Amino acid sequence: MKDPLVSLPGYALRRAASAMIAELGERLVEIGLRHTDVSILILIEANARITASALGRALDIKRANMVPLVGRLEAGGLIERRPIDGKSHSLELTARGRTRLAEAWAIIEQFEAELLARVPAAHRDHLLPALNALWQGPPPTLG
Amino acid sequence: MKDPLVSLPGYALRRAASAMIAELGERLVEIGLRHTDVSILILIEANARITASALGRALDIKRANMVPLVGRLEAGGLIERRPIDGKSHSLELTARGRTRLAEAWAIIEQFEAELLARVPAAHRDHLLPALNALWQGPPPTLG
DNA sequence: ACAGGATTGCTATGAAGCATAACAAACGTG
DNA sequence: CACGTTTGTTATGCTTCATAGCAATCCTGT
Repeated sequence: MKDPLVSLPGYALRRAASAMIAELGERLVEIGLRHTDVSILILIEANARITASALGRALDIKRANMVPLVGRLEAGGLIERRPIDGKSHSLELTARGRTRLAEAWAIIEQFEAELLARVPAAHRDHLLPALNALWQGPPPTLG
Repeated sequence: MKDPLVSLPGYALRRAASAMIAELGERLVEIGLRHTDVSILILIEANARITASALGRALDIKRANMVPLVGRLEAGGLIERRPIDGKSHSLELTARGRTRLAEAWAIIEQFEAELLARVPAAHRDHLLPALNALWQGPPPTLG
């Protein structure tokens, strides 16, 4: 079948991402987490006393949508919420959360290694900087 | 804020893809299409008399989910269904569909060019082959 | 020719991600 | 201390994607 789509970087980006997310999801389901959960746990570990709102900003997830995500992690005993002041809560990993995150890291590192291994060596080192330029780069109006 | 995520290719892939899809969506909404619609129209144009099931296989969209997609394109007068045999239908662009697709192509080409322009020149040519290797590459069990 | 398995198109349904609007409570600043 | 902002939250809807099941039709091997 003729497929003009494969020469479009945008289409390749979408297919690669959705295939990757699906496969990562399969692996993470074995420790009862979703990829979004893991990104939240990682950011909490790296930033003690962060709030849900700040997490949402970093992950590009709306405040409203953080509620069920944080709620589920708390219900699972992986994180804890402590009041910072009368309004905000700080999120911190519990001992259980730290253990679970270590398991997640093992899966993630294995997964990322396999991901890179699929890319021909000649292109491999260009992938991360190219991808980061796509979403972290200067706003389109500057170009 | 410390962000260990940005050094993970998988995370960068996800963020880049979702930012890209959102932006493309904004542009396509002006001609009343979604990115999935466009990919369907493109494949129909390139493959006369293709069926919805075959389209689904090419685009990695389940048969069941093709129904509303094809239905909406047909309702909008962009494609036509003709019975091939008692079971299958061939999809073809209408004149209106061809016109709309031409508009879509103009948007897509502009968009893809801007996408690539955001990637530093040193990495630019590596992006498409690297991405295609990620999802078209050999099955993981072979490695 | 025909039986069995595969394919097609479809309905129904649920999970997940993401968006908006609205709200009360609390914060921070001029 | 009043006003604009921020936080956490509820409610809601849309889109994407997955599964299960079904009837009709097809293709293939015998």
